[in-house]
Amino acid sequence: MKMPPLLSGILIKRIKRFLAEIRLDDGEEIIAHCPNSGSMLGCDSPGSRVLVSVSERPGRRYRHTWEMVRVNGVWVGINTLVPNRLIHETLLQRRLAAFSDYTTVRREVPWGAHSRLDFLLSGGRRSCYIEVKNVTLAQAGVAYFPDAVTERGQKHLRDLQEIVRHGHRGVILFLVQRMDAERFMPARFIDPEYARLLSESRENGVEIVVCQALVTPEEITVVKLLEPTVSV
DNA sequence: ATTCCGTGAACGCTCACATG
DNA sequence: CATGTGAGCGTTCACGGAAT
Repeated sequence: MKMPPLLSGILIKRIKRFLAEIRLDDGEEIIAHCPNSGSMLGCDSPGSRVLVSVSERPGRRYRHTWEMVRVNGVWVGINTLVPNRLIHETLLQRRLAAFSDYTTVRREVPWGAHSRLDFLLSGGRRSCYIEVKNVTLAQAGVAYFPDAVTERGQKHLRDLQEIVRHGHRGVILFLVQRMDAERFMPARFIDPEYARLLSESRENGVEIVVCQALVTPEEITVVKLLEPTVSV
């Protein structure tokens, strides 16, 4: 996935959930939209080098969007809209072997009365529902999800188990937007219930796929799969 | 049949306020 | 005083109805 030209700056402070104060390299201080609703644990330290994109869309309150942060010698993609776009692109390119025999990809597909999953693949042997999660947290070579207790994420795992019970494929796909990790685990120290649900889900047939993306100022690309460690 | 536009849901944290 | 509930934060995207 190609990135638009990005501006470099230093993070002054994440002001609140959707906003960050940044000093661009030309000295201008801006407020940028922060397209990440998570806690961004380890990715929002004041003083970090960051990259922002610039939007010309009329009516937009803040022109700049925070896209990446430099952490531990690598770029980390923090825009939570990226995983959906990137995985969509990767699915269409048939670059993920587990999903290469489907003919149709639909996005934002309703499930039940109150849920929506990111992708539904059809045209293969079994319909396949995929829920994508963005992973920005990593410590000592291990990527972790979630970075905050997530009620909604827990619901998605229950939905996926139900989907499998109905005879479909149910997939939770974690996109790790940083290259300084070799493994993936649920963040039991943050959300033990999520960790429990993830291993229960796998026992009940939900597939866990972990993609790792090379994040550079020019592009974000899925480069490999990581082996998840789900059990205790 | 196609494009345009308004509406609403989603994201998850934080803070104000209400309830016990 | 402790705990719980709800609104609000900015943007994108899908959707449905209206206009072309």
